[in-house]
Amino acid sequence: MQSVSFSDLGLSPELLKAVKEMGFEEASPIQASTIPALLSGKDVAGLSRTGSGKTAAFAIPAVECVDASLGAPQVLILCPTRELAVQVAGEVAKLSAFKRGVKELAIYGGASYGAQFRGLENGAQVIAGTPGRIMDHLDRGSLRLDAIKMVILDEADRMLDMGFRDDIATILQQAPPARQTAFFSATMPSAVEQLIKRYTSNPMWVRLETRAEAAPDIDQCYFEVGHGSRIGALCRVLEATNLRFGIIFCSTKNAVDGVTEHLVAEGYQADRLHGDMSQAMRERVMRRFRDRKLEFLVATDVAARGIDVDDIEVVLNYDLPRDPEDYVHRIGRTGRAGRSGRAISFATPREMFALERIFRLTRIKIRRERMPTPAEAAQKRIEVLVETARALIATGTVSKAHFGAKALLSDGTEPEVVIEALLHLLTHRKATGAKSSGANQDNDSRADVVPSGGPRAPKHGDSGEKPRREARSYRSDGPRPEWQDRGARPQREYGGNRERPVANKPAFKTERPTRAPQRGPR
DNA sequence: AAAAAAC
Repeated sequence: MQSVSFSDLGLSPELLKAVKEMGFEEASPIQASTIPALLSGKDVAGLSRTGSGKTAAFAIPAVECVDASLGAPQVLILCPTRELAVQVAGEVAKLSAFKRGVKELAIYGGASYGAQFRGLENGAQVIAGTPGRIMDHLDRGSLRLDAIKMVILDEADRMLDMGFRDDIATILQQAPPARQTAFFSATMPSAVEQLIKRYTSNPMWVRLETRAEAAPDIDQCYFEVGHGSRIGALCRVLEATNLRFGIIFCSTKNAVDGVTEHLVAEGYQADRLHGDMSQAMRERVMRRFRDRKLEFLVATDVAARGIDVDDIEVVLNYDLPRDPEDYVHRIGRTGRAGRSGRAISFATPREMFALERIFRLTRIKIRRERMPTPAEAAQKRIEVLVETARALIATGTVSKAHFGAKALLSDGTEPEVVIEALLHLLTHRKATGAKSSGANQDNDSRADVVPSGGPRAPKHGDSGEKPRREARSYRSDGPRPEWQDRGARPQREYGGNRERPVANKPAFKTERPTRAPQRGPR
């Protein structure tokens, strides 16, 4: 398809202005075909693997079709996760910035009813939400669908996976039959086809090439890891690659908690996202991630679909999803909007079958990479530090440290030795006594301390604590936290490199403290 | 198999 400008799509001046304001010039293929179809009143069935402008493809016609003089829900967008509903509502808000009187509202569980009641009473016309809470509002009578003109189901296959079939049916039955309906789905299992047959009439089919475009510009590789050495492998790769902004996917909530705590203890700005957290916390974390106050978001597959955060450098698969589709969704969080991205996976020998299935689905060879040795990782770290220091010097942002430099040099130590010592300190974060502060605290106060490159600032590193490194006691038989591979035994990691078993790292014990003799009264 | 989703 040749490039299509938004100005050729027949949009109103208000929408066109909003689109321009958002920085869009050319319509993506799915937008170029979906927008005119929806504007002309047709139903749409879209097969689209990942984001690639899909939200705008339905949100633009959604805003266009709203009668701003009528304060009743006119467009309903159903999403599989709460974060997605929030994100879609945000997109609608931007697109309707210049169309006066158009109000959007996100309706989803875990959030207070007050704002949702108010939004509905205020006459919001575009509703983005998750099925449960929408049903709830329908039951309460606070949401009525009789003025609905358009219903959009985003990630329809996922919604069926999650058992929303009956809810979808109930909701669609309450919307006027004359409405428009659009389905978007990453895959087209027969259940979704049935849904489309039943709830659309003569839809226009939009298919995005699933193979080639599955991963437009994502560099994909994997590391083979031994059972139980995932966390060590993850940390080493993070160290050796100088990645600054990414999502780390885990298949279980338990693993998400464990990985988050570990990374926080290592000094990373990391936080977690999964369904056992309060909705308020989920939203706070997402906001901090979007604002780049976090380096790494550790998440279950709740974040695998649709989440659109700008410029995510890397997606790390701490483990491989069992469903190869989920792999494609996960890595689709990076390399968005024409940018390049990276996907790094960790696979145990047992997971190689999953990798094979992913190969078959994507037809993309995922490169195998050798685990960097600790020495290589450390070397890389120093290189990054030196580069970062050069950048700091160039921008002249180091003045606050000046008195410290003077102090260190005042006793006549060679500058080189001083620098060496500082670099050593920085490459041994834990040596400065940084403690896990708990994965889930609100770390806003510290957020700006993170250097934009280089190592993480030790959290309590400036309080003159003495290095604790030598005092560490190593255990080889400690209990393994549940979030690591079950049944794993301490063993050499990474296919036989001579390295110390990661299981011996003391940080593991923060998960499940051993009952050591207590010092003093409790 | 796990995850997600109303109270």
